[in-house]
Amino acid sequence: MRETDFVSGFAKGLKVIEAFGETRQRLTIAEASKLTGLDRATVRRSLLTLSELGYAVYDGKFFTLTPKVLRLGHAYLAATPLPIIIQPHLDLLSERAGQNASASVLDGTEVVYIARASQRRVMSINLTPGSRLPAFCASMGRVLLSALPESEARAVLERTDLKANTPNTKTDPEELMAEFRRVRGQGYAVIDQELEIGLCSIAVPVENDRGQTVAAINIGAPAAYVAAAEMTERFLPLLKETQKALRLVLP
Amino acid sequence: MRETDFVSGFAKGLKVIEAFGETRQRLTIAEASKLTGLDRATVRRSLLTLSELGYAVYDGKFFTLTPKVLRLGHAYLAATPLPIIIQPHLDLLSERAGQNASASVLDGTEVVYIARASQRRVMSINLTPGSRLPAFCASMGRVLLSALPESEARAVLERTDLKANTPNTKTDPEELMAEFRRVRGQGYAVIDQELEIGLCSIAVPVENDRGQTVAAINIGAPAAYVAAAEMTERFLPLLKETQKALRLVLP
DNA sequence: CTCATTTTGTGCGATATATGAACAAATGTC
DNA sequence: GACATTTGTTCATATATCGCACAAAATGAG
Repeated sequence: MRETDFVSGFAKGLKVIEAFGETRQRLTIAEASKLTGLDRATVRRSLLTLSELGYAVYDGKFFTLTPKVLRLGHAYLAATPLPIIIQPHLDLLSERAGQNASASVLDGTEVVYIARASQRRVMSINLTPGSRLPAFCASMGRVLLSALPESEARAVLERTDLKANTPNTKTDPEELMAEFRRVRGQGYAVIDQELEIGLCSIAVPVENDRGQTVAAINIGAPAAYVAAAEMTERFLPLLKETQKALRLVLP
Repeated sequence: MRETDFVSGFAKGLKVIEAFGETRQRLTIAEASKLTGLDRATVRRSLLTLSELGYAVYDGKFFTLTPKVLRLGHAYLAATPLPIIIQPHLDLLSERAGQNASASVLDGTEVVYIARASQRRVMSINLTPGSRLPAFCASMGRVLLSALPESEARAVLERTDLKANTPNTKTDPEELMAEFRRVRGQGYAVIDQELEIGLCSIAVPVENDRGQTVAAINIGAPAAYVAAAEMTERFLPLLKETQKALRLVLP
């Protein structure tokens, strides 16, 4: 791509929008400038543009994003059939399991939730479409990484900050690679409180009719309610059934 | 605002992102150009910028958004405490009602879903955070419009395309204004298949401790399962309870 | 209240972008 | 397979943006 095929004003504006997610809902020009590393004058123009378009409001001191920015993310959810096709299956799965069910795809080193059906409140984590978790220690992340060629999975791990969220978190790259091979072989991944103490989950890949993994679905349950060892017998059949139904309807 | 305080390259890029939501997941440069009304060369530069930043991928023919664009919408969801505070209450409400519960805010003439808890699949509508419905014929929309000064509510109606979704849809502005007054008086809104045949819903405002309406929550149920007349006695107490709990925790 | 510090707003030259036409490549039609 | 159409890309140049430096305003400490 040539230098002149890049619209830096657009790129800078997107960076400004993302600056809001990292901290508070209200940002001053100077704060946004610090967060993005962009010049104050540039940030100011971007924020005024957002206000002019209705994506933000300005009270003379603070800028605040409006719900209109959801249109941007929703452009993906609405344009991609995946979340829309998966949602009803997820609702049914969640109802039958009596636990929360979610679907996600891989974006770099993270899993991104694209749909969720809730039965009971999750632990401390609040997950909505668009939420992100590190892939290496999430059940759906394990499944999605297992679907990659080994070299790519290893490359993702190398780019990941492998910090332990709980004493259970596996952080050794070789141990994780071995885990990916096991997951690939058995067709599912179980996480026993590696992300958060008290939370277990089990995930399977969602494949299209050509056998390509396009997403992952999971069921999460409190460890106090379902021990990790029971996850497989209680939920794997339900997950497999959903997986099978999806294989027939996905393009 | 001065002319030079507007970054048109940024505004055009945002328009390009939104073009995806309206149609398909894959757009060619020419298609995006038609949808946005922007010059092909300009659209191409925006799309190449998106690809360079990882918000889109280009296969030489089609551009496709990646899950990374969810970060943009998520900047709002993550930065705004509202969805995060409401979600657990919604989960509980949905579980106790045995029906779907949702929360939304007003954006112009539309309600935007900011959270949802599902128990059973909805009718034909698939709603996720970021989904939009016309405010005038949705229960949460009625509640949110009722909270506005009459002149503003009327102004919104004037800007709205008041088309009937079903034979039940109220489309007369005066009838709607009268309905808003009734809703304001009784503190809740009931919709009987005005949005979709077979779907009833009831909504109440979510107020902060200063009495300002900051969102609305609702319960939707199939008309075959719960007649409109029963909605109030079955679900209003649960909604009121959630409303009361939220009033204490909202800033 | 005053001074120091921080934050916001503005003018300007250097630099980057948008535009529309022209061309090349691909696609569709008969 | 030849023609007509659509699409993608490039280019020159008029125009708009960027980031700096400075001015103005707000904030805060003493």
